Amino acid sequence: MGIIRKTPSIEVLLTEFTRNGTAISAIELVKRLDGKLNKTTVYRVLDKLEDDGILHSFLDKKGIKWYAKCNSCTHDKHFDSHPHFQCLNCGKVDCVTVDVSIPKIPNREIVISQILIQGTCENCIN
Amino acid sequence: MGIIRKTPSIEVLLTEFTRNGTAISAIELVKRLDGKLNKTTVYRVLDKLEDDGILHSFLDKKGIKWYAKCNSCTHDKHFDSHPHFQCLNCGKVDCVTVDVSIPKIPNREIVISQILIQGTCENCIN
DNA sequence: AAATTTATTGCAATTAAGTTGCATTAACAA
DNA sequence: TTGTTAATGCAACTTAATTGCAATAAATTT
Ligand SMILES: [Mn+2]
Ligand SMILES: [Mn+2]
Ligand SMILES: [Zn+2]
Ligand SMILES: [Zn+2]
Repeated sequence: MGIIRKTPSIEVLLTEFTRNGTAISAIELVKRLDGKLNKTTVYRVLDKLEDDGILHSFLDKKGIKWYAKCNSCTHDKHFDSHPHFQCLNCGKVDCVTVDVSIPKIPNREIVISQILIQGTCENCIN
Repeated sequence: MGIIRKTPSIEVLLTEFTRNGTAISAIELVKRLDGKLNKTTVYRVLDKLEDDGILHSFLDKKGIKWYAKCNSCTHDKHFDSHPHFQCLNCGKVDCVTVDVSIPKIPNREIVISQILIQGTCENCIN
């Protein structure tokens, strides 16, 4: 079940994502909004925004949950299946638009695949 | 630091991996060896076996840690970078030998990439 | 505008995978 | 056989995330 009522919490969280385009981890948002929004609220609103196709989520190498804006998803058509890039130096994570083709595997039906690329980001490369 | 002394714990854990070729999650091993090996021991031995290039690890979609036998890794040359396939029906996870090429990303240096493919496995496809 | 409904929130407690500290045990070299 | 210290078991801890529940507040109805 997604969002039904427009509340300040939703506004506050969405603002964080429009500020800049990079992904933000759930814990980071909890810290960043401490005193403003309760931890539970943060997790619950993020979950609903994902349900509605406004955000998409993924786990980084440590199993930490990250969220980022969807491009053109809806509740029915939730299709943000692209790689994510995490900088090993500064920790920044963002969505990558490159297309990675997963070859067919014999006797297996592929439904979805997630790709986490790690390396040095554009700010840390020099 | 890897394994220094040959102990029954190491033997017991390695046996689980030689039984069949699929990956096994750490929690599954803790459960499976309950009463035989302590939880902490399981985690610690797995960690050491990975250090030595005997096992490699990765996280599934829920952030759960899985381990599988390495093919030809050593302590120095630890290079098991291949996709993993998790069945959405039965939960089984195994290593996949297909080669997925990650295209270069502008201004970013790729160090490593991990690919988790999800779908229906060869046992569950019918 | 007031009353009603119920989605949303905050708070405290809980869960669960994984880790740490420390005393005890045992591999193995001397 | 003895001494060194790696490995183990146990309890306590850590931490991201979840749950139950009472209080609050959107939004719909009267
Ligand atoms: Mn993304
Ligand atoms: Mn593997
Ligand atoms: Zn960076
Ligand atoms: Zn299966």
